Amino acid sequence: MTAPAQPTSPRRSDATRAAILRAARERFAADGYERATIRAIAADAQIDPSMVMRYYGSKEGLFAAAAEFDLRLPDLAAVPPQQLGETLVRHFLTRWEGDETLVALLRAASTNPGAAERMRGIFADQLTAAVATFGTDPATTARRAGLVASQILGLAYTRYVVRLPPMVDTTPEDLVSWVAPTLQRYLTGTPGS
Amino acid sequence: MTAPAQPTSPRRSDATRAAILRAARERFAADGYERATIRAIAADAQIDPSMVMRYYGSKEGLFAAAAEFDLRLPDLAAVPPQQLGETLVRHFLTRWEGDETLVALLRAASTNPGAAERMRGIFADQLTAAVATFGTDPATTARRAGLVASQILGLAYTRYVVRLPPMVDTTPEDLVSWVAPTLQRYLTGTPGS
DNA sequence: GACCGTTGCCAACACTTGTTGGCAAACACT
DNA sequence: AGTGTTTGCCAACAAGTGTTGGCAACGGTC
Repeated sequence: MTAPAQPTSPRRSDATRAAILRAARERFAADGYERATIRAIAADAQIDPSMVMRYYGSKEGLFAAAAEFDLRLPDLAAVPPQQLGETLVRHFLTRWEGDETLVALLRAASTNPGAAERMRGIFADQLTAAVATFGTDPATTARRAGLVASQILGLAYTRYVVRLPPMVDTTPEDLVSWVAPTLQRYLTGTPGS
Repeated sequence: MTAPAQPTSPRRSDATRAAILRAARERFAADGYERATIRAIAADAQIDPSMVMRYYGSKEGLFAAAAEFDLRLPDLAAVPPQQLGETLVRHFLTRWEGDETLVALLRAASTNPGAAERMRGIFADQLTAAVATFGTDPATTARRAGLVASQILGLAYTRYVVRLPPMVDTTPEDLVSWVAPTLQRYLTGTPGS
C-alpha cells in the first residue's frame, strides 16, 4: 500500500510519527486502551489529533503500531540447562524495566480484544518457539510455555499494573532468586514435584 | 447514612437491585470498567439506566458494590503444612470458576485506579493475613504473600482474561499439580531453591 | 518563479458516555 | 378513599469520543 521501503526516503514527518508513537506507548501503558485518548496522545506529542489519524488511520491502527513488540528472547539452546529459569526471569525483568510497550500491551489486553489477540500471538509464537528449542517432549511444550507465561505475566501484572507493594518493593535480584526455580520447574520438571 | 439494617424491610426494589448487580458483574467481567456501560448493564437487567444511578449513585458506586469480594480463604493453620500450596491453588480455581466477581476485578484493575486499589486491599489484607497464620518469619510474610499473588493472578490473567490456549485447555487438576509446588515454595521455602 | 505533494491546524460532525429532573403508575397505610 | 412514599420510565443535558474535510504554510523540482 504505502511506498516500498526505499532506504533513501527520510521523510520530514518521520520525527512526528516517532513522537506520536512514543506518546502513544506512554499513554497506553499508563491508562490502558480506552482511557488513552487520541487527543491526549496528540497533546503529549505536541501535534494535532488529526495528524494521528492521517499517519495511523485509526486508534486501532495506532495501537497496532505502538504494540509491535519482540520479546528478544535469547537462544535457550545455548543456555546451560540448569540456568534456564534464571536466564528467563532476568531477561524479562530487564526487558520490562526498559520498555513500556509490554506494560501497554498488558494493560490493554485486559479490555481490548485485539490487544488480547496480539498478546496470545506473542506468547504462543515467540515463547513457545523458544521453549521448543531445547529437548523436552514436544507434546508438553505448549503447556510448559503457558505455565511460564502465567508466572511471568503475573509478575508483571502485580508489579507494574496493580503495583502490589511487596512486589514493587522487592529488588529485581530477589525476584530472580525466588521466581527462577519456578520457571526452571515449568520448563524442565514434572508436575507434582 | 442509609437506614440501619432492619431485618424487617424486604423492599420491593431489592429484586431490581440484585438484577442490576448481577448484570454489572457480568459486564464488568466481560468488558472491563470503561467498556461496560451503564446503558448496557441496565439493558441486561431490563430496567432503565436512571435506576442504576438512583440505587448506586454513580458508575463508581456501582462498581464498588459489584466488586465487593471475599476470598473466603480456608484457615491455613488447620491445613497440613505439606499441603498448603495444593490447598490454595485448588481453592482459588474453584472460587474463580464459580464467581465472576474476581475476573471483573482483575479486568477492571488494569485500567481503573479504584479497582486496582481494591485489588491491593484484598490481597494485602486477606491473603497476607492468611499467610501470617502459620509460623514463618513475620518479616517475610508480605513478600511470600506477594509472590503467591503473582502466580495466582498470573494464572487467572492467562486463563480467564487473555485466554492463552494452553492455559484454557489444561484441566484444573493438572493446573493444581503444576502450580501447587510453586505456591508451596513461596509459602514455606527459601529463595534460590 | 510556478508547480505540486507534504505537513500541519482548525472547525466541525456524528455518536456515545455518565448523569439529572420531572412525571406517571404502583404501592402502603390509615 | 386519600395520603405520601416508592418504583419506574422518558427525555434531555453537558461533556468527551473517534473521525473527517478543508485550507494555509512549507518543501523540493523543473
